[in-house]
Amino acid sequence: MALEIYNSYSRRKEVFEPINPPYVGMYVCGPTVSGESHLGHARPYITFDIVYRYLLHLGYKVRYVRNITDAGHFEEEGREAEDKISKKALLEKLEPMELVQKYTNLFHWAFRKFNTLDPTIEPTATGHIVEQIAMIEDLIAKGYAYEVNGSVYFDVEKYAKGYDYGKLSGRIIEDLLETTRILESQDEKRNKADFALWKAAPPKHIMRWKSPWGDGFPGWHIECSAMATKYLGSYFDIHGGGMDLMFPHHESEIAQSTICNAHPPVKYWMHNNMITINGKKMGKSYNNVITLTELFSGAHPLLVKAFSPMTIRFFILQTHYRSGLDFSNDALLASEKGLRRLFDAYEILKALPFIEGVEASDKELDNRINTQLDELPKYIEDDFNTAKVLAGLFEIVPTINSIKDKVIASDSLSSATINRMKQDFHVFIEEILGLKNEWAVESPFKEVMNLLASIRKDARSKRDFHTSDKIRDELAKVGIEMKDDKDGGVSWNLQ
RNA sequence: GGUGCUGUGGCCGAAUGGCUCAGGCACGGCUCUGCAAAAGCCGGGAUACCGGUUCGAAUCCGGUCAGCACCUCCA
Repeated sequence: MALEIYNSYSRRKEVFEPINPPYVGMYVCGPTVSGESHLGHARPYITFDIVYRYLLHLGYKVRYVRNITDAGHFEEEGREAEDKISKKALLEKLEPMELVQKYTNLFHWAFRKFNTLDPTIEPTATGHIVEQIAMIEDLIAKGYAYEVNGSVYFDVEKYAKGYDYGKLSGRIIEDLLETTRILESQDEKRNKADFALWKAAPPKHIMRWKSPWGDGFPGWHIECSAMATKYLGSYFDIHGGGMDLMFPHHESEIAQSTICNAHPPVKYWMHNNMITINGKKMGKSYNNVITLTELFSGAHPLLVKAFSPMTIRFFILQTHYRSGLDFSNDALLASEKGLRRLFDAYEILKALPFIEGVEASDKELDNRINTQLDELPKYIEDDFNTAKVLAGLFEIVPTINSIKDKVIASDSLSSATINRMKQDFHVFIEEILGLKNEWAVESPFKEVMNLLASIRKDARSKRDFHTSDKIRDELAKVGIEMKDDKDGGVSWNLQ
């Protein structure tokens, strides 16, 4: 059994073999912090959190680099080059760095709630201007970039003569170059397919840096190449991002790094699919964005209620990362209930008493559970099929509940199997899938609730239903549910 | 227009040639129960359409229809 990753570059699954075991270098394109993160952004960072977590689980020493894009990009062709961030800053009357800080903080806040692990390095574009300039100088020196009016462009046509520009994204270079002649006239670029490495800043542009070509700011693609090279070297294991970044962003990264480092930069390219809403990709240009703060609070016309970070994480993990995923209230509602069911069973499992030396009285069931547990690693190793992992866990849930309800004898399963279930559930639910119980409660609230449960239990045994129902009904009003268990006990949980 | 992807039950979604097509949610029946909730058991019902390859296809091939993504900032 070995981890297999779907490599977007070769378009097939490949066995994962690190370049320099036990080290693994992984670069993931991070957020542009010119605005608030939305539901769509949750997908890549949760997807690659799973990748990171699983690699750690396998014992690799992973350097996980995820950038913050805090310098602006360009607007569309034909318009004056403009820094998105400075434009918004004028509107909000904030310093550019103040704005960037605000959204960076918000991003961190949201993804802590999603329980994603922090990257080991989170470099900013503005903090690596020097490295980017150095890389551009190198590209010019090697003859693959040219300067025009203080801006520098990458010469795609020249690159394409010796290398396969377009392989990653399935582009045909002739098509890219052909459209050139039509639109070229007043453009600085030699070919439309060329992309900017450095842009001269117009006088009003707030974010600007000195460079050999005058004041300006870096192009978008160069930041990732420069930072990935700096922290992961000229050839590293995994590069991830949304599939909308394949072209031109990742294609251009490959071109830049290949020339500078004399080697293609990445062994395994991974791309997650999009989250859609009513079938359309969520994005600013579509005007269908639900931000994460709106999602968590329910404050959006499209939302019937607030959805918790774990519900969204679970929702995303129920689908394979390369499949499309469509948002709907019904789907989120279903995820919310499913997640609850999984955690209820997990809590029951954790609370099962461990008795040493029990032989399984139901060998068939015992074998079946072990077989099901054996499947879990196979699922995750199959290109991170979290949907199958969750399905596999759910298949064991009825057995756990049945043991609790004494529908199945407590000695049906051997001590070893019970132990293994506890261990595997912990590893898969918490360590690998990164799910956590949002309903967990702390002392002394927990003790108070246990006391109330005990009072209800006593009242019921005396058939004092007035008291017992009063406790249950009043608690229900404040969102706490009390349930009578089969064994005569009373349990409770937060709604 | 170019390139690529997708179309699975009421909803969300696994599974790419072969035991009955996972799992979650919803729904129906039953059990348990002071009532309730939960839980357990059982159940129905899907591979867009047409044709082909094959002993056998959701899965491979061709066509039709529908939808999406990228080609411009985009997770």
